[in-house]
Amino acid sequence: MTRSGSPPGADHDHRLCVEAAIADAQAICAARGGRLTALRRRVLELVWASHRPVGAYAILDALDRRGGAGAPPTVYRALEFLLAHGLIHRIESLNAYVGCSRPGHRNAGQFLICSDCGNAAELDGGSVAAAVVAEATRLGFAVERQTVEVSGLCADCAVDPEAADAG
Amino acid sequence: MTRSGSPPGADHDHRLCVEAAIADAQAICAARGGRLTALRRRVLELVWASHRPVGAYAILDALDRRGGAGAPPTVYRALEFLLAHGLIHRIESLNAYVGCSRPGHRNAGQFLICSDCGNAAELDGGSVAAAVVAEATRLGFAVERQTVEVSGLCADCAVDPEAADAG
DNA sequence: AGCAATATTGTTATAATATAACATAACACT
DNA sequence: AGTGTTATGTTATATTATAACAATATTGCT
Repeated sequence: MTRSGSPPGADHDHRLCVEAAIADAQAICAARGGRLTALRRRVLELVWASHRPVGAYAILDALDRRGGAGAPPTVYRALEFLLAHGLIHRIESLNAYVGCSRPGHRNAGQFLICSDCGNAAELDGGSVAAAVVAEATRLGFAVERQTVEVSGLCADCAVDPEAADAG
Repeated sequence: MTRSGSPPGADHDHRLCVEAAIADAQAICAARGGRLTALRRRVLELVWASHRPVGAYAILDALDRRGGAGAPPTVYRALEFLLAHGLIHRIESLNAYVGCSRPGHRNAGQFLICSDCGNAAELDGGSVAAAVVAEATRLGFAVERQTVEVSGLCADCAVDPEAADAG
């Protein structure tokens, strides 16, 4: 299983997954002149700690435990930077944040969120985005941004409802 | 323009629109044994005061002005009831609530939200919902609930960016 | 290196959204 | 009228997010 598509199964090496995300982030920031500071990088790592969306205050707590930062703005500013550079997504329906599995790919931010294990899988989005644009255009609506968040049961949890903690 | 589809234009009689929504709500509650109390009805009217999503605290303020209610739980409980009976939708990306334009139609809650006038138009949703289910199924994901919120410029505002206050 | 300009982070306070927990009131059915 | 259920009132607090300003670090220039 790669970093995109359905949530990771047992064959998923999450350490590699995070390393790849950080490497991507460094490359993207370098290319765009953004500064992936130590703080921002730590926040990115914490967002990538799992494939489950994570709340800003959970990140704050984790930073604290690492002797990190002090107050909410610290985290929110880092999240703002990461969002602006397309390195993470905000899951509106959860008030939480998740790593972008294909940064730089101008994907629309479409997610399958498992109500059992909590993992959020990012869709590649072609057909859904096209359907949205088609409907909107029919009504004279010019699409700027799409938020597609689908909740349900992921393949792993449909098979084994106990396995609620993978990656 | 009817109650569904694109946001209302100049030919839109919003008083009729609200009356129809209330009538629908009464019928639905009667059919399902839900009690559309005075408070819930006032909250529903306030949500329907425009086609723009409205925040819980804005509703609370409006109730207060009418000599209405006291505290947040009053409003949140009414909203919870209205959501449960499919009479309103929650717009996740705005933390706000909007009237359901086709209650009882098991629509998926898909919205075109104008970033200029703020109106939210509910899509009928067939093709978008189908695309979502198709993508999800391909990945073994069983869809329970969809959240589709598209922001952009509605037809009215694309023509006349000044008309930011219709209905 | 020294300095100015800019960007980042720290800090304090507070806004905005939402819920828990328990008390009181209204309703519906016998 | 009595009783169980549902709805509302009330107080307190949790959760998520931002404003405003101070301090520090980084960059680019000379």
